[in-house]
Amino acid sequence: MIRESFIVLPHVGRRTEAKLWAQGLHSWDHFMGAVKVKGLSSARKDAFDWRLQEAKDNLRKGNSSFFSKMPDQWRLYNEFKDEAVYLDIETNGYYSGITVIGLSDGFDTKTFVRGFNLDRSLLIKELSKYKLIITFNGSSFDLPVINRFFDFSPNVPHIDLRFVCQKLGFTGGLKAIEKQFSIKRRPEVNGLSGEDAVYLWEMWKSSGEREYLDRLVWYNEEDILNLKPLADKLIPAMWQKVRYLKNDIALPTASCTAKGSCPVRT
DNA sequence: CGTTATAGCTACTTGTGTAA
DNA sequence: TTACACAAGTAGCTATAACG
Repeated sequence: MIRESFIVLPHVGRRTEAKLWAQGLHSWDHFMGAVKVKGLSSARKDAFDWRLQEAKDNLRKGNSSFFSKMPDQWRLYNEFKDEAVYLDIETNGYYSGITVIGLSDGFDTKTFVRGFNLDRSLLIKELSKYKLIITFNGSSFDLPVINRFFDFSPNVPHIDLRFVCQKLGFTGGLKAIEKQFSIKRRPEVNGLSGEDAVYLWEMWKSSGEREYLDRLVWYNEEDILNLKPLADKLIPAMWQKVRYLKNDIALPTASCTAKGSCPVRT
């Protein structure tokens, strides 16, 4: 996917990229193998060749940071998904303070709780193990909040699934989108919202009853664990859309026909 | 409630190709 | 080499959505 993307080049957007594809230049190697490219001066072609070689080298070395400024970061998913971390935080109120940070590699979760192990250096150390960050609305919320309270902002690429969803026509927040994909939550936390997470923390602090904290951590875990199956569906669909102009996504049909409330296919 | 990406809009700027 | 027109990227605006 990334090796077929020309938006890594300066002054190349979706439109120019589509023109290159239409010329039969399907990948970086095709481009570099071409002697002359229609619409590009030879000076610019040389500069682009050089830049693509640089991108190839960084990819081979597994240096994801090289790509952290490029648009459409979701195109890095296939390349780095095995070294990706799913992240979600809970706070006291909007900007009052972080209570819980959950990290997941897609299988296991690591949870940081205020008063136990929520520590700047521990967090940085754990995050540094990964080459890609995946969130839902993390660019507007989770990452700025982490930066504000820990003065730390990761320099690896970040895929915000909120905007991938939006481009494919899925809106209404993570919980609503999970339903459209028939992704289930465990019963203990089903129906809970971010607002409830604030309440759970307050109850834990005032009562000291472990039950409240447990439910908060479970709620946080559901958020991060559900992001992976979502990403696995969304990213291939997104590639189909930009590369082949198809705008369709295979959704589970069982619950769809049963309820008669099929998700919107745009 | 604050923060931020995105879309849609309007200039402004940059790169290309043609022709003198 | 320079002048010009056209296409496309960039910057600057506003409005909207999603997070706990």
